[in-house]
Amino acid sequence: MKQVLFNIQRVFRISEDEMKAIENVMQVTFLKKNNFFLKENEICKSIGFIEHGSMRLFYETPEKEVCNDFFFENSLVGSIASFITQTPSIVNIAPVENCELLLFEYADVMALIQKFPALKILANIILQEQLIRTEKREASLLKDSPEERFKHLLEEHPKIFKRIPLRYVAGYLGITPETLSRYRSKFLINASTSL
Amino acid sequence: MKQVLFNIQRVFRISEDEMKAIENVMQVTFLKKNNFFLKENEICKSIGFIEHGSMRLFYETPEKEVCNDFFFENSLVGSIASFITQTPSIVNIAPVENCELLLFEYADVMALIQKFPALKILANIILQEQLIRTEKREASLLKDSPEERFKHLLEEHPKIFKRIPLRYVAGYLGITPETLSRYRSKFLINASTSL
DNA sequence: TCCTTTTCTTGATTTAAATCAAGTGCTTCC
DNA sequence: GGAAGCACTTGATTTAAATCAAGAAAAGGA
Repeated sequence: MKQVLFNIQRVFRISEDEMKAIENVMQVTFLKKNNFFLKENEICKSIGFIEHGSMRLFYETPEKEVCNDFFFENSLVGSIASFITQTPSIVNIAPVENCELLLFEYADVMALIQKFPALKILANIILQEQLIRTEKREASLLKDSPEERFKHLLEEHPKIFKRIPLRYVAGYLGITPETLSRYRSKFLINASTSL
Repeated sequence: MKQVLFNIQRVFRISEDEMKAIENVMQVTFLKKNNFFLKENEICKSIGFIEHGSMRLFYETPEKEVCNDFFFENSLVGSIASFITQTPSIVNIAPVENCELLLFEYADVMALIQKFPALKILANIILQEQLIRTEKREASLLKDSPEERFKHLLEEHPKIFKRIPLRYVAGYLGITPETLSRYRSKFLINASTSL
């Protein structure tokens, strides 16, 4: 059984019927590094569930890329804004590691939500978490110093440092790779420690 | 006729019935400075439409307040995250100027959306704009320097500088009031110019 | 109205991060 | 296996913003 179904069942105790309905519409895909899951100006037609691998969400600017978010196995990937509204995305999403994905198309998701109240609740929870997460992130960017953001990230998501190239992490923190490198040595981060 | 109805009609050409339905559920309120529209940990039970006045959305931290957003007449005010999910808010919202508000309670909004497809579309557009706005804001905080953010704000929302105390604007930009003051003089902002 | 409080401005100094620059170590792919 | 390119580190310098501090202006209250 795919991870996504296992997780949904564990939390929501969904019925056989609901499981089948989900299984019927999901598409298993593999996405390699150097490809895109979603490009700016494209509509996010499918939301993905990552079985294995990782992705990053980023913005392109004339001078640089700004990495804004990371996605790992066992979580959803996509631009919620573009997916919900089916309008062009302002963000790019691409794999950092090779990914195994389960794709759910917009129309299928809407149909599932219509049909199964439990999945409607699930969708609402996902939306809620997304909204609250972005609220918190915005607050952190405003009230925490770069060094504090680094420390929080290290506490809360140490795996990011293990699996994501530093330049992306630096972009996520809003600092240069050099500064991130210095934080790492300052806080004794190296291969022999917990990382 | 209240501004909110005028605006909805102008854009959506809604019917008499729809207008009446909206009018029936809305509550006119006045909110003065030093009160709260929404406090942290409270559920955002009503969404407001500002007829006159302005508000700010902010976070409390042990050391300081971080102002995150502003709302002016002719726009909706509230924590979309808390309202949609009816869960406790992580933000505070309070008037900056005395406000005249039209309040719409959660259950009423849901009923209107159920009943009138045009209002369902309107609600989706509001959600979309909110999601995209926060995406853009997040990107701006990461990729633009404080000075660039100041210049963008000045171009796009000059009224903020006319009506909002600088310390709140400074918080919104992620800088100290002193630095904002210096930007203002640097860019020749004073009472005799367009401000 | 005047007095108090708050808000804003301006200057001097400090500080944190960016930038510039060089070098090291890893991949990867001919 | 060796060359080439990429990712990361480290150091020196510059730069932008914070902080500290004092004073001016504006707002609010008695």
